[in-house]
Amino acid sequence: MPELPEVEVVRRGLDRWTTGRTIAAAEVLHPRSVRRHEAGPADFAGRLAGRTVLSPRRRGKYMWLPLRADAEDEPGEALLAHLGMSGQLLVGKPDREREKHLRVRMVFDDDGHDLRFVDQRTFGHLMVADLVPDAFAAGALVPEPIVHIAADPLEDAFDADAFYGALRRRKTGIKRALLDQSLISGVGNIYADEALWRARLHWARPTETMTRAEAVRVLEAAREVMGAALAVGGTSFDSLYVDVDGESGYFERSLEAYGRRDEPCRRCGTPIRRDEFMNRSSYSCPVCQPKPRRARY
DNA sequence: CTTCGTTCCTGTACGC
DNA sequence: TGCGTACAGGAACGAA
Repeated sequence: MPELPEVEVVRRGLDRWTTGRTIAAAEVLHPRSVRRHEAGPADFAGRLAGRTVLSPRRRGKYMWLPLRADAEDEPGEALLAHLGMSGQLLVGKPDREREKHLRVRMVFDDDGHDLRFVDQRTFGHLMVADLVPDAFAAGALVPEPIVHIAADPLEDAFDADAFYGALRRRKTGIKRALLDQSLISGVGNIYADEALWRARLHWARPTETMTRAEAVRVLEAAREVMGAALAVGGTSFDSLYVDVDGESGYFERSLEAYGRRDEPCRRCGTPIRRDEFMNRSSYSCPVCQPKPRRARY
């Protein structure tokens, strides 16, 4: 499942393969993949044809390819992408076989490698969006549909004090807060569990009573674990998350909590527990991460 | 306003 | 072998 490190791996791959190239045509094979492009698939394709893509940007789990403006005074646009659960952006020879779940295909005017959006579960999406001023980084631009997405902890624009203040005002549990992309972006179920294990915090720890030291601990843990994952190409549980050339990442072997039900905690040996949480799974160590007396879900 | 449950989707694993 | 069911879960949306 692509979270911040996996999306960053893909962003870097795109930077290498598509930056500066001009899209000749885009073909939408499944309308659901462009459902957030409200003007429809034909408009989506029309807005991309003839446009040159610039160096890709990322915030949290979203990435976007700015499109070179036709004229100086035109509002900027970008091709915005979210991989959802199973989305892949793949680069390869245009004449290779079509993937079973190929949803959108873009070819370039140099007849070189094409760009394909492949997505089994169709939770991901692509759209062309206007760029607007960023609420977090002065002078920067972000696609309008993601102005509500907070800076991620690997950005300079991330404000740890503001994050701590928001935690204290919230009446919820720390994991729910970590997964709330309007508070901190880029963290999904896997890295939330890993960060909480490293910070020795239970997922239901109420945020309104958290100390600054605890907040700093979980933030540092999130940065460390996502940085380490990025360094080895991300986490690939199955073939659903891959780089732009189809390669898997190697971080799965380094996971300490996620997916390790009944396996010994690598700090204390206690079997890792699995709890139901938000209709999904939460993994933690019963000893290192004791459940708080007043838990919040 | 905040908080939280529901919903979308398809392939895999597993019990009977 | 085949069928039904649980599970994987990001984030928009709507209800309370």
